[in-house]
Amino acid sequence: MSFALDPIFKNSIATEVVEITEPARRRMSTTDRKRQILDRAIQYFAKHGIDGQLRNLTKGLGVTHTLLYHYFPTKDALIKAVYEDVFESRWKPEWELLLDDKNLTPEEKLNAFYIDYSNTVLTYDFVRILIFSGLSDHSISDRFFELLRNRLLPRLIRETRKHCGRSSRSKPSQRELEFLMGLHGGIFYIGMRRWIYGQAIYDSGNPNTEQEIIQDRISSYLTSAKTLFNTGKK
Amino acid sequence: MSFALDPIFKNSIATEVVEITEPARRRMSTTDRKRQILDRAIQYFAKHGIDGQLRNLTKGLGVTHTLLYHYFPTKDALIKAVYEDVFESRWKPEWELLLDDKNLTPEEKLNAFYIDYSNTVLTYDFVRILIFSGLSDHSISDRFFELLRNRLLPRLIRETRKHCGRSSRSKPSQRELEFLMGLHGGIFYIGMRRWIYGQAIYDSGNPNTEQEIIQDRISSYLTSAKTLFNTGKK
DNA sequence: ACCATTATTTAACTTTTGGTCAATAAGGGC
DNA sequence: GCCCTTATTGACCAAAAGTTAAATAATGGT
Repeated sequence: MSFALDPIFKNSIATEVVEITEPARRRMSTTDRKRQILDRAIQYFAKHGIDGQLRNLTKGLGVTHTLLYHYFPTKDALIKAVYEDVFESRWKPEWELLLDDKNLTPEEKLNAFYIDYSNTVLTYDFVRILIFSGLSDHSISDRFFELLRNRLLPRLIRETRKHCGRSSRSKPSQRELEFLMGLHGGIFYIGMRRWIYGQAIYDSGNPNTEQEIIQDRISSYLTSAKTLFNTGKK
Repeated sequence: MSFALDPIFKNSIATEVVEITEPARRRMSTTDRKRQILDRAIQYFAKHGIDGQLRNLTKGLGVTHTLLYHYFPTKDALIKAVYEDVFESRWKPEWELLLDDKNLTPEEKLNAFYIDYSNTVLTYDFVRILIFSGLSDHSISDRFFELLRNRLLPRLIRETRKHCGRSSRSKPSQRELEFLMGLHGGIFYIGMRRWIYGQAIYDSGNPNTEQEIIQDRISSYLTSAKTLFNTGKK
């Protein structure tokens, strides 16, 4: 009577020769499983958008979709958790410190910042989730832009002005901000091309090439800022 | 016995005091209705993404969702039609003529081109549908970038070189192309901010301001190209 | 004024999908 | 080695959403 199929055998029948190598790894610790699910969800939603189906999301995990509800009360809660996690994990407070560093020239700062920024932010997960969020409820994108607007842009403008030999007392003008956004958007567009449009740009992943590209643009930005914003003044 | 409710009255009951003013406008001509549905679908999918529901899409049309199937065999077919239409209607062959015009300076050409380009392409419908397409099947975005790559970029590089007093014989280098993409991406980013992230940038819709912004960037681009790509040569 | 055509609707079917719940069993503590 | 906790599953539900087919009724042509 004790002849019940053992779990592994049962599994291999149910899934029809798929993933035979899969170990019977049931009963993971709560925190581990939750983390695993969250990571998977980030990956999955980044690829398929938040309209992706839970059953498919868990399929790759070798777990039933109902297990999600043991860790997240609802799909929205899971999505929110994804947003939180992806958002939290990407914004680096060090960026502000870097831009405030007294020992670097404006150009050095901008170079260092944008290289690290692009390495951190211009990833598959982040770019796509940021845009999915923008397309739907703005929940992530709003928060990200708020940080950008309050923490980064003022510093970048300040450094730009410093490079031009101008004082930073006055409020940034629309024109200055927009000129900066030209640089910023151009850099973000690298991520768009790569992760949204699926274009293989230059030796994908060659950090040197990407670094040079960014440096070209920053150098151009700073030089032009001088002639654009110093005219007639000072 | 001939006491059946007339259509208008029946309708006003069914929809519960909603849209009472709606005329009984049944039986439109095939081409008109198809056009109307397509326009609506563009609007609707641009807003809600291609996962939007057909029942809601037709709601604004005062028509049952099943009517769609009289004009489009399946939802995918409708989406494909939307893609086609939005794509066809936006690409202007004149752009190539403009960039080939012998009577304009490179700077004049770039200015004129990017101003018209941004007015044509950086609209709610187009930007969002382009990105929805990019996020899913790439069907539009691939074709759009192909045109960009084959028709526009070579001309833009040629004009850039002309501005720098360089010959256009050699193939564009990666570095040149990427520098151009910085400009291009920065301009597309204007549309992203406006239609994806929902940011009100400057006096929204003030064409002068936007024109100035673009001109600043182009002027910067061209000037920097000189110093960036003429070094050591000539 | 009728009639044939066909645009449009109504009703229904099917599949998908988020969500529930009771049953099962893994694994740590004793 | 037993038991208790709880991670995990399987069966199921209900609503949503794509799709179909038959019925209805505008409209244009005669």
